[in-house]
Amino acid sequence: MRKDNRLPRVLHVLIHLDRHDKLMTSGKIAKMLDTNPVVVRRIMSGLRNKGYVSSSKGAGGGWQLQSQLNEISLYDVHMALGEPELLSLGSGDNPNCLVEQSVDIALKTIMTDIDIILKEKLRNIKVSDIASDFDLRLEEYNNSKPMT
Amino acid sequence: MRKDNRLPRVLHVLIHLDRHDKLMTSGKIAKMLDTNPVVVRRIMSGLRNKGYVSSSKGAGGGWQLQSQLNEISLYDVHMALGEPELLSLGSGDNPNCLVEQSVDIALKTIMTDIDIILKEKLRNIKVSDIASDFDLRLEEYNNSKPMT
DNA sequence: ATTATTGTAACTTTTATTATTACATGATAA
DNA sequence: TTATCATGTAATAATAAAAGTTACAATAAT
Repeated sequence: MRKDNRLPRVLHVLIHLDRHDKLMTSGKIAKMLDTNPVVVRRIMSGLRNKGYVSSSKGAGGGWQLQSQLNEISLYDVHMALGEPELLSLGSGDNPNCLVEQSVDIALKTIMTDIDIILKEKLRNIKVSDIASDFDLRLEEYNNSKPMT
Repeated sequence: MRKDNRLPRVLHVLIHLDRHDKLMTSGKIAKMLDTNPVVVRRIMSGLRNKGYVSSSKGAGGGWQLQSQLNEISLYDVHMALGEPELLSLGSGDNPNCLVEQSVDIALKTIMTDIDIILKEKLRNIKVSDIASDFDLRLEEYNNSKPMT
């Protein structure tokens, strides 16, 4: 199945808006993500609706953070993206046959459990956690290239 | 994303072969699954390679079980299908930027954990468990339609 | 006014699954 | 042995969701 890349992309943007350019146009973000400005507006619109970011039109406009990164969990971002389905295991949905019913219930039970665990994990990670990890990496990177 | 329905379909077939028709042609299975005989052969071929079922050509041919359902876990079936990806959350895979690295690692860690838990769950369910659940449902169904 | 920028609709491309068509191969039976 | 039934498989089309593109309206700054 085709993988959904909206979550990683949006996280990238949020951290970038916090650590680097406080205001970025869709075009600039698009170049960073190697995509199209319209795609950027599309995936960012859900975050704007939730108030995590704002966008302004006209010259000098663009995207800005409106929340602290430690106030936004990966679950929040996931929900802002419209809660896209992250599991690609289907279950028949064909209640004709009793065999199918048993199969579907078994698989749906697994999938529901997994979905709960996944969302728990997403809730337990704040965007700021990832940003802190980035800070560490940046420090390591700078140490590996000493100026002397 | 489009969901993968091979696992539920194959489970349906295995239980049907055990509880009902010991030998079924691809055509008959296709009607049961509301699909095409070629699709049936395709999704069943992995199970044949693992020895869980056999297929025979010619008149009177078709598919037959070669294992006990309690010897086959959902994980076994999943592997026989070629271990299709059940998670549709991507992670950038673009190691250019340090921000991206942190995002990717965070998401990949989650996905790896989830994948392990999912496979554990699949391993803990035998096809016979689902067949037993079917037996219960069948009994309930029969009780709900008394003959008197 | 002109230019920069977002908002959005419409359309195309991509990618994985599923479905279909066509035909070769093998097995049974008349 | 020939007709028929069934699988095996390659090639191709349909489908669905995400991603990409184009076009243009709306709005804000200079």
